[in-house]
Amino acid sequence: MSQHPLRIQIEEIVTLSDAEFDRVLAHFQEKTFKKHQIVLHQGDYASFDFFVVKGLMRVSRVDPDGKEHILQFGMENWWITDAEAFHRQTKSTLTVDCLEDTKTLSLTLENKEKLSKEMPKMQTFFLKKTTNGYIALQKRILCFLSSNANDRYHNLLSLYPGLMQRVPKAMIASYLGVTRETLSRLTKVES
Amino acid sequence: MSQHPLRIQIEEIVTLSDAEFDRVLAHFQEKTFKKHQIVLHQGDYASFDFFVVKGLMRVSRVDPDGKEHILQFGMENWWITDAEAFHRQTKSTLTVDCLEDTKTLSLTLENKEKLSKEMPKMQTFFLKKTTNGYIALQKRILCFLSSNANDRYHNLLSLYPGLMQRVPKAMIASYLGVTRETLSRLTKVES
DNA sequence: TCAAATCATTGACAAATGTCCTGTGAAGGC
DNA sequence: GCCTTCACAGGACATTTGTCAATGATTTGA
Repeated sequence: MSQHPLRIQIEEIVTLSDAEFDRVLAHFQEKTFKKHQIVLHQGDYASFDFFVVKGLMRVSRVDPDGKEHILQFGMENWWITDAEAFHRQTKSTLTVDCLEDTKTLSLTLENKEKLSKEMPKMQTFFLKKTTNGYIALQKRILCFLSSNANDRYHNLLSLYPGLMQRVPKAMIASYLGVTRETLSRLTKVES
Repeated sequence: MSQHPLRIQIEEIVTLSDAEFDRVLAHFQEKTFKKHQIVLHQGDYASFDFFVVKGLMRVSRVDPDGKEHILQFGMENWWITDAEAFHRQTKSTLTVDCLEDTKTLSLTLENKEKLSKEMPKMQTFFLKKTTNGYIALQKRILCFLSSNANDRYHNLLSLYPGLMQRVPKAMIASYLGVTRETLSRLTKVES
């Protein structure tokens, strides 16, 4: 009997009874999106934090020169949104869209805070997840500080081996902060 | 009548009675350090998260080539530690040291969790602070993705105007991920 | 006070990366 | 099935950044 992926993730941090998990789940809305569908437009309010049940999303920004920068990918069991716009209820400076058909559980800020308040366990869960996210971002920054593009690429490879099969190399390059030409040269030298 | 800086910071997020704040404060230890003193050595366990009352600290790593990379500065009212080592109770991969004589309030992980558990307000505070930190790191990453060294420098200038007067330019360069020579050339073109 | 260490700047050159371009398959829409 | 787009590799050249070395100014400490 397989458990719900969200429950599995929560129970890595705190334990829940069946009734408690049902109560948690009631705060989410299921939303599905098509490949290429834009889920959050730059300039709109970020109404939801998305837990990816199935599929692949990304958060990106196009700068004034028209260049696209990918801040984050979100595969199964990842949380994804414009964190600033969501938590501060301001207009988004980022775009969230789908690289594959995607099924999500969506949480409003209101429901997140309600959950946190009514179930301290859930606040503990959110705190732990956010702390882990913070640590991951620190590592990515250290990678920018101390590694060249080649090392960053191999670091990404080992961190998310499945990603390469699911997204074009140009997007990997964008995530790494280099042009696709540069990435192409790096992967060439390998052989 | 001036309030305690920690209380001011907490009360930006949740309100506390005098008794509650006293109870919070009892979980901290006051620690002072001399300029150049190393507070956390690479390889040691990160016993504390430091709230900087007065002074200036930094978190850095020296890579295998001997190059030093600065992950974070910590001025007054900042929290600073090796987040991963602290929260996972593992050996630190980073160094924390003081750029000035520094007075801190130090919190162990045990006390942090105790506070979070016994005072839900404090967990709310920690969650909000961590979320804000997460957002700040995302912005720094976007800066690496979309800005050249010059723009990153000016972004840092506007973000922390006081920092330039307190730390040598070589450290600013290290924080920005460029060599001091490069930074020197960038600031030269200004005039 | 003087010597040593630190800090910033600059030049010459090398290496890494960006930009612009072409060509070639493969994948997707009608 | 055909046509358009997309994905990727690669070349030629420009720009940015790193590396190494030298210099002078400032600060630090005995």
